[in-house]
Amino acid sequence: MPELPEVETVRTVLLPYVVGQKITDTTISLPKVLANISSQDFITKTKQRTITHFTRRGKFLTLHLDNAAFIVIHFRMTGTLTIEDKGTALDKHTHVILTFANQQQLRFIDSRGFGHWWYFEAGQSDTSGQLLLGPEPEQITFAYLKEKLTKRQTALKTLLLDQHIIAGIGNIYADEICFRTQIRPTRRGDSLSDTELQRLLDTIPTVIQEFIQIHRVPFDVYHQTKGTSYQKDTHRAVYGRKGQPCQKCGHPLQGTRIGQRSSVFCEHCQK
DNA sequence: CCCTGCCTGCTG
DNA sequence: CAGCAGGCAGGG
Repeated sequence: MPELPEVETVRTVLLPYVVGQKITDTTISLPKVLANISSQDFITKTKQRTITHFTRRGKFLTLHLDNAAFIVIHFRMTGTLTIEDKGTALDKHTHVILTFANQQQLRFIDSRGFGHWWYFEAGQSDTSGQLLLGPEPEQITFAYLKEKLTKRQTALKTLLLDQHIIAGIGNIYADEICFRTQIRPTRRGDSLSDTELQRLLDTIPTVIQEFIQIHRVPFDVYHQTKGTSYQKDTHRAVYGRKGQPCQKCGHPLQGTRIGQRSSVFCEHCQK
């Protein structure tokens, strides 16, 4: 569910409440969330550790601890993080709780339970998958896009969703990027012209940065909506607007499926 | 490459 | 009530 802009929102909003906090107690109520460690080991190893940094790579978040161990978090479809005072009612599907010395808690809530947490000791190799990610959207170059996209017969949308090519793009922003560049999401990578590649190069970081700004909210708004204020996003041009008029030409937006994912585009504007 | 499974909750 | 959901790993 959350893509790069939403994950970045979680990070920036919660950063001041997380960095510098010492973990005094850890609770795990859904052990399968922990991908590479038992609940008991995780509880033991996190106790008395202080969080020194909170970083993002693609859709992954990392809590860095003061002994150089680190915790990697991925939200998948429905995961989110909240900060709550200890003792306040738990939301349904609260699976992990880190209690801090200041009596606040970092809580992981995930209704579908697809999200994962990994724990790695200092120097241990990170097997979460984030080492295999492609560059962040703002790091891509024309040469890189040409190399990665134009050798492939696969649909552009599927390539945009491939985290090994570019990190952080999901189903919404893949559609938004295709609309903004006026390219059909079904177009094969090897059919893309240099002009279209240049449009993708310009548009991909722009769209991602735009939505990071759009989703940035004060802590109290984030808190009230459990970190899901972005769900009522009215700034999207195509995603979730099947059948509605295209903002450019008024033609009803077309819905289809590409690589098992729902997709929306304008058959008039996108070539 | 395509397909399934993982889950719960919301919408039509 | 079926169908679908913003993600990804694993298997064929």
